[in-house]
Formats: sequence, structure tokens, C-alpha cells
Amino acid sequence: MSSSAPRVRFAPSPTGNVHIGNIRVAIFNWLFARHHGGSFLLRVEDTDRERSTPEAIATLLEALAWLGLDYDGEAMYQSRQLSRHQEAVSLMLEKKYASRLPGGAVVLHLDGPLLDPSFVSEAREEAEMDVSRGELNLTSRGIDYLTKASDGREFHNPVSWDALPGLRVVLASGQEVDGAPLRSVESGKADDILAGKPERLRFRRRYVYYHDMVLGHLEKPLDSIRDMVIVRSDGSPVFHLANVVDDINQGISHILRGNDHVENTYRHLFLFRALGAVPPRYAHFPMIVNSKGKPYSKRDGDAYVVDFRDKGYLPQCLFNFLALCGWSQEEGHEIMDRAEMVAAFDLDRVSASAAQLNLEKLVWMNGEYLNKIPIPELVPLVQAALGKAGINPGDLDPSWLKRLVALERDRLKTVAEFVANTAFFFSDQVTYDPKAVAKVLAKNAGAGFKVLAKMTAALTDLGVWEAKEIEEAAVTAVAGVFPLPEDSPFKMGEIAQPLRVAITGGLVSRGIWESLELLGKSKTLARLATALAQDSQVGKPV
RNA sequence: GUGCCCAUCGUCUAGCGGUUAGGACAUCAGCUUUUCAAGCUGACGGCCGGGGUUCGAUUCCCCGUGGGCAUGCCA
Repeated sequence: MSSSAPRVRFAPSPTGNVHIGNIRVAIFNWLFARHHGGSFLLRVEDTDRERSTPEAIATLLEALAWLGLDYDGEAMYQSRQLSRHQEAVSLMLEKKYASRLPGGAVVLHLDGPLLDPSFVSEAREEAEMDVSRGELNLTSRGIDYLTKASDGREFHNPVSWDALPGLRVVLASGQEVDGAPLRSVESGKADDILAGKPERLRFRRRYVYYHDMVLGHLEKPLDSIRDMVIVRSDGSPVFHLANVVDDINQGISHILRGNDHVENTYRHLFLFRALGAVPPRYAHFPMIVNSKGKPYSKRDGDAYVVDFRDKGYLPQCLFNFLALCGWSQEEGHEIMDRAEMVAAFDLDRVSASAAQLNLEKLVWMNGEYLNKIPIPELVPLVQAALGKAGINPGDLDPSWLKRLVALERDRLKTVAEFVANTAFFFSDQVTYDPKAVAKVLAKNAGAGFKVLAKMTAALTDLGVWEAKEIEEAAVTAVAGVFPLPEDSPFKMGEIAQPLRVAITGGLVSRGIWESLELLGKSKTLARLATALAQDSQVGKPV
């Protein structure tokens, strides 16, 4: 094991949308590299010509940049590595590790010298294989037997002789015979055995194994791993080949990826061996599943990185949240900036079980981030969100917008929410919530309307249009005194709420006096008039 | 069919043989309040089942069960 700085990579295939499960893998790779002072490389696996468009690649790079996942050096493009892939195939063909099938495809045989003791065990315990469900055929390198699944599908199971040490065959008669003659068909004894209808094969099991930095010691019976096609009939390299060759060429020391690749690992080990390379160390992360506990599919639209951006989540928050999906600290620290995460990141603390996204917690966390973000940082985000909502931020007075952002920020959960919360500032067409009108204005024979009527004159005459003055004028006009005494027949809610409904149309907003100040005198008065005009509607549904 | 992986409150998780099983989000209640929130305080809520091993299992082993993945000339 080398003690030099690790080199890890993120190797997505650009499909036009970056899934959060993938981006979390990128985050873990990035964290691992930065924690150890290593390199985080990017490899774009763009061999799927149809899906790998320049736009798809741009989307990918944009997502990485948005989350601050800076990669070291130039990105490698898999589609440009074809000659390297071909060289690798020639080498394996030449060394007889692989052979060309009649159709032109190339297959790597997991037997012979490739069974390196560093990842393939010696024969161990006795094992048995049921071959009674289908026919048993002999091949040049081993056997091939058929199995049938309950749904009727048939599976070919080619197994090399090397995977069946000490082979014995149990015949239909119950008799157990030496399986060695099967290897030398010429002896004629193989026919005898096959004629005896083999039911079970007995042998001593060998295992392919490796140490996973998350899952621990992992192994899989050699007889359950099939030879692998590395080049298709049309001459193109398959994923496994390209992936491994590129990893070798990029000098990757640690492969950190999703759980769904565990099975591939057992086979990739052979590829590294066949190419004379030392395999990297591996770590496999659990998957992220949807609210039903199932893996995200293309239909779970919520799961794309851009969706989270569009919904108004902060990149630093999504980064933090995703990092916490499967990784945790013993002390339970959750809100962490990048430096803290880099310092604390440790594969030993990565969970092995699947994580379901707790979207409500993401909203909460985004609020935590938003409440602390400096105003100057939030303003541009708000401007973008407003722009998307059809409000030209260029038309707004910058200092006014700054004050509005300051007013909103403390309780904001997402940037997108800002637009909804402040809609009444940007449109004179106030939409009255019927329930709010009924509850606050119309109730008690229009008590709310009366309150509005009382304060209208006072506000009209008000000279200094600032929150404090507005409050004083309004309260005095309604209650006759200011500040409101404890024993006043008026509650603050009875004064503020009608005003809030009149101005915003609803029951919820930030501080009403501050809101009025920002809205301005003339608009405030205009809305009071509009609201008062609804008085004739009392008793009717609005 | 075969193989591999996983399993603690509703969700994310801490726990690495002995704990009143801890925290966060959500929920509920109380306080506070200028509505709604926020905030504060508290409550509710969990070791998938069965066998072992052990003086003692959430923890270790085995068997189930459930979920996921693989078994592609997809990536």
C-alpha cells in the first residue's frame, strides 16, 4: 500500500441531468481527496454517443461548479481514450488472458494465471452445485449448466475448471464419481458420467475477495462469477474495460463509488491483474432511495441537482445535506462548512445501509443557512429568483431591495419562497384570501373594516413614512392611545391583522409596519381603499 | 434459480458486549408573540423475527424475513 497522496475520480456519464445520488458520490470523493491532500479527478464517460451531447456535458460541469466540486487537472474524456482501450485488449489477447469469440467479441477468462492469490483464495470448504434443473455441457475451459428461474427465464452458468477444485459428480443413481474425467473428454469416461445424469457437483469452493473501506471484507464464490465480455462484436469496448483502463491511466489509487458496483469489483480485479496493474482500494457507498424506499428512477424528477437549485436551495446547504446522507460524526455535528467537513471526513464513519432523503430536514437546513447568509450574498440569488418570476430586478432600487431582503431573510426557508412571500410588493393586483377576509375583516359585523377605516385618515396625514411612525399613527387612530396599554380593549392582533389582510391579501407576512414602510405610502393608501371597497361584500363569499 | 450487500424512533443517524438506547428533522403540548412563523421548554416515538455464544446481547455467530443489487456484447 502506498502512502502517497490518494488520487480519486468522479466518473459520470453525462446524460443531461445529474442525479443527486451521483453527485453525493462526487462529494464523498471530493471530501476524501481534500481530507487527505490528494487529487480529485474528473473523467467524463461519454462513450454513449446518443446521450453524451455537448449540452449534457455542460450541464454536468455546471452542477459540479455550482456545488463547488473543483477537480484537479484537466477532465479526461473517455471517448478519446479508444486507442488506449484497444492497446489493452491487444495485450490481453497476446497474453492469452482473453480470446476472440466467433462473432468478433472478446472475452476475458477468469481462470489460469489470472487467479492471483492476492484476491482469489485457495480451495476452501466443500460446496455443492445443483445441476439437475437443466442440461450440463462441457466447454474447453470448464462446464456450462443451465438453470431456470421461477419466472421461467433461463441462465447459462459457465464455470471454469479452476473454480471447481476436487470435482466430484453425484449421479441420478446417487452414486458419486470422480469428476476429473470430464476435463479430458477423449478418455470416453466423460460420456459415461454425462449419461449417468449428473444431479449435483461437489467441489471445494474458492473465493474472490477484497477489503472494502466501507463494507469490510467482502468475498464472492469464484464459481458464481462469469467470464466477461470486454469488446463487443462491433469492436467497441464495454464499460468494464474502458473504466479499468482509464483508472489505470489516471493513476487512480482509491475508487469510491455506489453500492451497485460491488459486483463489478470482483470482476475488475481480474482486469487490473490482466493488465499488470495493482488494483486500487475500494469503498462502496449505500444508495439513496426515494420516499417509498425504492431506488430513484427517472420518474422521480425531484432527484436532479438542478431541481434543487431551481427550488431555491443553497449549494453549500445541499452539499452539507448530501454529505450527511450516509456519513455522520459521533458527536452529531450536522451543520458544517466545507472546511469542517474536509477536516472531519472519514470513510470509517460512512454507513453501509441505504439512506432515504428527509426533504423536510433539507428545507430546515436550508433555512439555517439562509438565516446566516450575508445580505450582499443573498441579494443576487433573490434577484435571479425574481427574474425567473417575471420581475425585472433591474427595475428595483438596489437599496430598497437590500432592505426587503434583510426583512425577509431571517425566516426564509428557500430562495424560491422569497418570491411568494413578497409578491404583494411587486403587484398592485392583490389576491385576497377569502378565508382571511372572512376571519379578519368581515367577522363581527365588519370590525376589521372599521379598523381600516379609522386608520386611513391618520395614515394619509402621516408625514414621516417609517415603521415606527406608521405603527404609532395606526394604533393611535384605532385605540386612541400609543403604545397600546395592557388593559386596552384592543389587541394588537385586531389592529395589525386587518391591515395585513388589506395589504398582502393573506394572514402571513413579516412585520407589518416594516412591510408598509417598504411598500410606500401611496401604495399602502391605495390598498386600504381597495380593501375598504370590499366592505359591500360583507356576508358574501369573496 | 444462483450470488453479493443491507436492516436502531415516521426519516437521517449515534452506538463498535454492561447505556435510563443519545442526537437531528418531522409530529404534539406549553411558554412567548403583532397573525403565521421563528425562538425556548417538554412530550411522543426505535433495536425485523427465531435460535445460539456469553454471567450479560442493539452489538458477535447461525437460520429466517424484508429490502436492494448483480447475474447484459447497458453504464
